[in-house]
This record gives sequence, structure tokens and C-alpha cells, in this order.
Amino acid sequence: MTKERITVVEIAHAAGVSKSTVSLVLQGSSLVNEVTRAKVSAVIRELGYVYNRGAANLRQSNSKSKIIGIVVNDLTNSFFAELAVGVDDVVQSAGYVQFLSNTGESVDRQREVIASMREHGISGLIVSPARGTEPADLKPLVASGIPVVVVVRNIQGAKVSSLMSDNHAGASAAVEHLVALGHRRIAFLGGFPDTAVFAERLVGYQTALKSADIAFDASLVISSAPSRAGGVDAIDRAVRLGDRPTAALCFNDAVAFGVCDGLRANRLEPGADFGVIGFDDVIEAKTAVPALTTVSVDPQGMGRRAAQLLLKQINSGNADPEALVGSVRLVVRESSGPARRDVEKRTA
Amino acid sequence: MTKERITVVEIAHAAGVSKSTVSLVLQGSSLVNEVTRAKVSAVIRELGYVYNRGAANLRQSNSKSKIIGIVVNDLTNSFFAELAVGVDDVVQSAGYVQFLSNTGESVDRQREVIASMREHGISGLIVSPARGTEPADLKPLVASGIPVVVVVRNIQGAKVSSLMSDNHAGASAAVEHLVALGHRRIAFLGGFPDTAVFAERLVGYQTALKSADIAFDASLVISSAPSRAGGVDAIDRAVRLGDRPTAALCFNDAVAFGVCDGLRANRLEPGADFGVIGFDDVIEAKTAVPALTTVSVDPQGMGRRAAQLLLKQINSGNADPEALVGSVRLVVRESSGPARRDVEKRTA
DNA sequence: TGACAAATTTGGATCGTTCCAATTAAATAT
DNA sequence: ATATTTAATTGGAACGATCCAAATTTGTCA
Repeated sequence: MTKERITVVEIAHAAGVSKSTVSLVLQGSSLVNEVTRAKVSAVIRELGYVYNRGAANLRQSNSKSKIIGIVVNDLTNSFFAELAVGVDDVVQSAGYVQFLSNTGESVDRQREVIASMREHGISGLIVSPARGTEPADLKPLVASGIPVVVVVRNIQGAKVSSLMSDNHAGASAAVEHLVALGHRRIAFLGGFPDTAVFAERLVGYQTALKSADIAFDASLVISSAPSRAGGVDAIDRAVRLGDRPTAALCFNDAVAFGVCDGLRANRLEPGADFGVIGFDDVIEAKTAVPALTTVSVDPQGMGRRAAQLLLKQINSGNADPEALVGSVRLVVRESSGPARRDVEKRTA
Repeated sequence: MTKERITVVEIAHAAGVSKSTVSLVLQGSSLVNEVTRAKVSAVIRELGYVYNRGAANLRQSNSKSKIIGIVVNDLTNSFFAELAVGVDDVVQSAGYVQFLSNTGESVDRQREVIASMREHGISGLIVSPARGTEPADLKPLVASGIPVVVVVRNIQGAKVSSLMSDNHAGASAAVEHLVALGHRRIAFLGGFPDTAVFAERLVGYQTALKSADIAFDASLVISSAPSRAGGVDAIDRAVRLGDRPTAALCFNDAVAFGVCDGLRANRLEPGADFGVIGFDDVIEAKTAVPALTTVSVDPQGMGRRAAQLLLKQINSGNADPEALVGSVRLVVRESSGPARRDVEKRTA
């Protein structure tokens, strides 16, 4: 029931030094003598002192607040959950703590949480912007010199750092693989067409088709929500097509899982009767049945990189925009299936 | 570009009032005249003032910090991700912002992040404790009067509020359902046996068996990591048993998905050849193929309830422990399968 | 031993807000 | 009109740390 907070002055008094000295000890300054440091540290531990960062921040620039913010648009998507874990990982080790907020694709909510984080004096922000985010939404932040790193989705025209995965290369590698397996009718399933990520992956898909001399067929591009349910929906529509596809590159892993589900509901076995490739390489991808062939972007690694970039900018006091692109590689597992030779329709 | 911060004094000066008045309008006090309030608000907007909560907290008790902490042991498990979303949801609407940290089951990490959150002056904490957490780990927090709500896993002997789901009732309802379908060899798969949650679910399982006059067979209890991979592992072992089970209650949905994967790898179709029931009702449960029969605990709802309980305690200044148990219901989908045809008749 | 430099320590002043008691302005009662 | 409420406003002292310049102690060297 201790209502009284213990402060530096009380520590100072108990240790027989001045509050300035205590402060020096707290900051690990080399100016203080080894023996007094020991004494003060002992008293600190003994009295159960807890540092008041709020008070400290008042006097320091808020790049020292040791708080970073991270806002994602859908934490229930394990891609973002893992991204957050990656960020948390490096941020924790650096002695920071993170504000984490979920926007659920609402720009209003996003504006609110960013404002709130700003009031709390975050030293930096990592954001996977909600659809429809505009440069103006981040403007005040960058204007006040707070580093911002945009991940996953870009914001056209915003003068902030970004970390995007190489969507073009990934999509095109995936399609090349399907082509190599003998597929010619390859669909592109899922995702919202009005996003930059969708556009980039679609272009990668088209590039690969073109270099394989396969004509692009717009009816094979079936968009939907970038979720498992969206995947079920997309494959259902794909299967009803006149000249149905034999394989698909999916917008992301969630869609790919949905596509597998939908395939089975249509008595088709993913990997055997239809080639499926995802995007993201979420953890479940490797343990799923069939194991998902997917473009690995390593969400945790991406989170870690974003955090490192942000911390670098915070520490250097230099928030000049920097655009990183995360490398990407195709990991071939089972869902893309074996090479086609004929119409092999086999049921188990 | 370090733009200097605008403070109340500057607002006061620009609006021709005193800083005290500005403070009053900031807090929405009814003491200030409507016309001056309007004038001040206008200036605030005009100059792009941002409130400095750190400074405010210095003067107020830290139950007003508008920060709550949430620490989970595994954010990559979608149960916890959803829990966090539920918490974020109510907490955001109440004008709070949350510190979110992941411990990865490390008590050391947990200790660190809790200490760090405390330095930042959180008004309350929601924690799903890492395995091996002791009451002492939360002691300092409660001693300083900061409300704590423990979720999912309990901590024996800690004087804090808790919100646990009704594991006993859920497990037993699940087993009753399998019995009603005609199963007699029912396994309990996955989970770490040294946790309270495991124990509770196991007892529920046993209770249901007993009331169905089925002898408990310890070899049917196969523990493993509570993850998808753990599920694959557990079912592999179960399938090699002499008198193999025909159905299983799984420790959680992640395990259940793994069990489905493992079943298929063994040429058994979940739902047709083997009944599978999960626990948690993660979002993927309803869209999976087969759709997972599971004990619904509504993770988001649980997060919301935990947050509400915490906010109530923060606002009332009353942190007396309160133990809530979350109701639970069996949602029957496909993975538990139809009634067995070869059901042996028994006296009713 | 005294002078001078280096190593430590320290007393305010300060950060941006809230709180309190005190002041002033406006409204009402006498 | 004056006295008395009531409504609005205000200056200054907190809150708990850091920072700076100045003061103190210690060490070194002629």
C-alpha cells in the first residue's frame, strides 16, 4: 500500500550525496567515483526505487523517451503479429518499450492512435498504414523530427523511410516456377486491387508470363479480401471459369490457405490437382498440409530490420528518408505440386 | 529541423489568457467561460499544439497516465494476437494506449518488460504470464497500487484479479460430445502437463469419461508443445498405440490443426476417420477444412473483458482482486465427424 | 609547501503541466 | 448604493528528473 513514490532526493539523502550525483549514477556516467557509485546503487536497490521516465523526458528531448510506436492494420493476420514480434524483439533489447495499436484498416482510428502516441512522446514510429492513408497523416510527425518507418505498404509521396519487400521479384519467381512445372493457365488470386502491394505483385506476375510467352488473361486475376475467407471465395470463382486455371499465385499466405480449403471443398487436392503458391511465408506455411510453397519475406526478420532502421535514425538524430527493400526468395514445398505431364486425376 | 515544442504558456499568451485557464480548457473543466473556451481551443488548433502527457503525469497520480501494459507469452499464437486486439479495442476507445510486449515464455524477459513498463508509469497491467511466473514477479506492482489482471493462466497465490476460461466445463463438454457420437477411445493431445490450464482441461476430460463409464487410460494422454508442430507430433505417437484412439480432444486449436495435418500424413481424414476437437476457437477454426469443432472461448471477447475489468479497477481506484471465469461453449463443426456407424450398443 | 590540473561533487534553474489559494469580475440580494 | 454570493480567472508552488556552471576534493609536480 505504499502510496509514496521514492525519488532521487530520498536516495540522495539516504546515501549521503546530492541528487545530482544520484542522477549521474542513474545515467551510468563515468564522472562518478566507483565507491560512491556502489553505495548509491546499493541504496537504490534497497529502497526499491523506480526510475520515473516521465520526469526525465521533461528535461530531455523526446528522442530519449525510450518509447517507439508501432501501428499495424490487422494484428489478427499472423504476418503482422510476427512483424510485431520482430520489432518487439530488437526494441526490447535496446531498452525500449513499444506502443502497439491495431487500426483494422480505419484511417480515423489510425489518426487517433498516432496522435495519442505523439502526446506520449514516442521517439519513433513504425507503421503499416491502413488503406487510404495519406502523406498528410504522417506529416506532423515528420515535421517535428520524429523518425517514421513505413513497412509493407508504401505511401506515395510521403517523405519517410520505408521497408518494403521485393514484391515484383517474388511474384515473378513464383510464376516462373509454376511455368517450369508445366502450367500455362496460372491465376492470380486474392488481394485488394487498389493497393500498391497488389499492383507490384501483379506486375511481377505479368512480367513472368510475358517472358514465358504466355498471354495475359485478365479473367484469371480474381481479387478478394486478403484473408483466408477471401481465398475460399476467389478459388470458388476461379473454378467456375470456362477454361479453368491449373495453378495460382495467391496474394498472400492467408489467401493461399483459403484457396487450399476451397479446393478441397471442390474435391481438388492442392499440390496434386492444382498448384498453389502463397506469399509471406508465415510460420504455419511449413507445417501445413500440404506444406505451402511460398515467397518467403520473413515477417519477423522484416520487423527486426524495420526496428533497426528506426533505432538507427533515432540515435543518429538523422531522419532522412531511406528506402530499403527486403529480399525475398521462393521456398518450394509441396503445395505447388510436381511437374505436370498429363491430366493426372487421382483420388485417395 | 528540430521544431521547438509549443507549450501552454505560448497558447496562453496567444489567446490572451493565463496558462491556468489553458490548462482548464485542456481538461474540459466547466469552470471556464464558454467564449474563452472557444477562443483558447481555436488557438490550440491553430498553433498545432500537442499535449505533453509526460509533464502532466508528473503532477498527477500515475493512474492517470492513460497507458496500460499488456504482456503475452506468445504473440505468434493467434489466440494471443486476438486477445491483444480485444484489449486494444476497448483500451483505445477509452483514450488509453497500450504497451505490448512479448515474452516468449521467458520469465526474465517478462521481469524486464514489467519493470520497464513500471518506469513509464502504466496505470494498469494485463498479463498472460510466462510459464514459471511467481507471485513475487507481480508483487512490486500490486504493492504500489497498480491494478493487475492475469489472463488465461493463473498464478497460484498471487493477490491479483484474474480472468480464466472455464477449462473444466469446456473440456468435459467436448468429451461428452465425442462420447455421444459413439467414441470410447478418446485421447487428450498436446499441451505442457505442468501448467494449470492443462491440469484443468485434463480433469474436465476425466470427469466426462467417468460419467460415461469409460475407464481412464493414461496412455491416451499425450503431451507436447502447445503448437501446430506439437500436434503433429502428438498424433503421430497416438496413431502408433496398440489400441489406437478414434477421436481426440486437443489442448488447443493450434494443436488440433497439427493433429489434422498429422492425420492426413497418416492417410486418415480428420472428421471422417478420426474425430478432432480443439480448444479456443481461433478465427481460422471456422474456415479451415474441415471446419474445426472446438470449445469457443472467444479470445477477442476475453481481451475486451479483461480490459474492461482493468479499466474499472483503475477508475475506481479499487484494485481488490476479483476472479472472473469466462464462459465457454462447444461449437460443433465438421472435424468431430458424424456419429459412428459401428457404435456398440450399451445399456442406457 | 604551494600552485595547478584533474577528478568528483553539488546547488540551483529548468522542462510543461496541474493544483491550490487568492484575486477579480459579474450577478444577486439587502 | 453596498454587501454578499457566484462565476471566472490567475500567479506561483509543486511534480521528479537533468543540466550547467561553479565549488570542492584529490593528485601531481616544481
